[in-house]
Amino acid sequence: MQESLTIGQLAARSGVAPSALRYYERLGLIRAERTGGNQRRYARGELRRVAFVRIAQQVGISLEEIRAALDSLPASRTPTAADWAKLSTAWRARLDEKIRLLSKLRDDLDGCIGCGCLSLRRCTLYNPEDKLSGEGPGARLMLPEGTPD
Amino acid sequence: MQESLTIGQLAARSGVAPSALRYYERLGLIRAERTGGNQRRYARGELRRVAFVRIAQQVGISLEEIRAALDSLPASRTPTAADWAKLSTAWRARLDEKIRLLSKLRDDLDGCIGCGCLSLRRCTLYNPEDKLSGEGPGARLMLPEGTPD
DNA sequence: CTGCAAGTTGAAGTCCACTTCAACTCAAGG
DNA sequence: CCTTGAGTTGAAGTGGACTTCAACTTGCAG
Repeated sequence: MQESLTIGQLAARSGVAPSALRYYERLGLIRAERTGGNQRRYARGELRRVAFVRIAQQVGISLEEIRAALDSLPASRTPTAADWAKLSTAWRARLDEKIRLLSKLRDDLDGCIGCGCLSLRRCTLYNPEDKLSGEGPGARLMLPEGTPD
Repeated sequence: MQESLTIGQLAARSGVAPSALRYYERLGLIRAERTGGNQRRYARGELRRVAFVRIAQQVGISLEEIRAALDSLPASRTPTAADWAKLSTAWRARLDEKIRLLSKLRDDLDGCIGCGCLSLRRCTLYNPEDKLSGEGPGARLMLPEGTPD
């Protein structure tokens, strides 16, 4: 069994184009050794990083944020369980928030709205306790206090 | 109480910049009446559409896909509960899939990986039953069958 | 040893989701 | 009326995430 992968192999296994992998490397998301002839060789652990990047990206997290998260992993050695756990703790809140938002969108669509409750004022989507604050520059309450619907 | 909103008012209430609202209109995501002097006036229902757009967008759904979904709502009348419910049904699967992906990312981070199980081969993230197929051009299994980790 | 698929680089191009700009008009209070 | 803040347009600019291209080099099967 090989212990390192060419860019083509990593691309095939991760489902990410070689050009994207080179781009990720420029951004510092993944790393590669070089052969004598200057070709990239990836340690098997990079597969895990690529998977992490793609999944995080698919749910709307920017590459810059992902990079910041991955930077918490040690560069000098293969990350241990404890390293990944630390990253996990840091991301727990934001993942929980995204999951909450998604579940709400889904449930409101076929629950609140689907059930005939058309006054969004009373729906969870607009409820003050569910403020969208924090995420992004434009995020604020959809309906200010005291606004009728 | 006013029954229509200016672009500035809709912007303030939705947390979306006026320039973005005009852009959304060009893409057919929202609609506006015009005053005699050619200014936009939004029906209150547009607030709901803007909220829908922003939430869907925040979880990684493109404006084009959102437009397609909103197109299933009637243009000629204010959408009823049944209209929104239909949209809901159409999106149920994709929302469920996103939620599953997110939950997995979170749980794997502080469960599987956090527990010391470093062989991702055995982790849900890489498990064949969880193929990433369908979503996007590059999506395929992270590790092909028979690949050791 | 050779042929050719696969790899390398930097620069330029593309698509999306907006924002900014310039030049102009509208709406409403004093 | 007149001023001023809010709104209008089309065109151009921005930033993120890549892809494509051209010109060149490597690595391995035959």
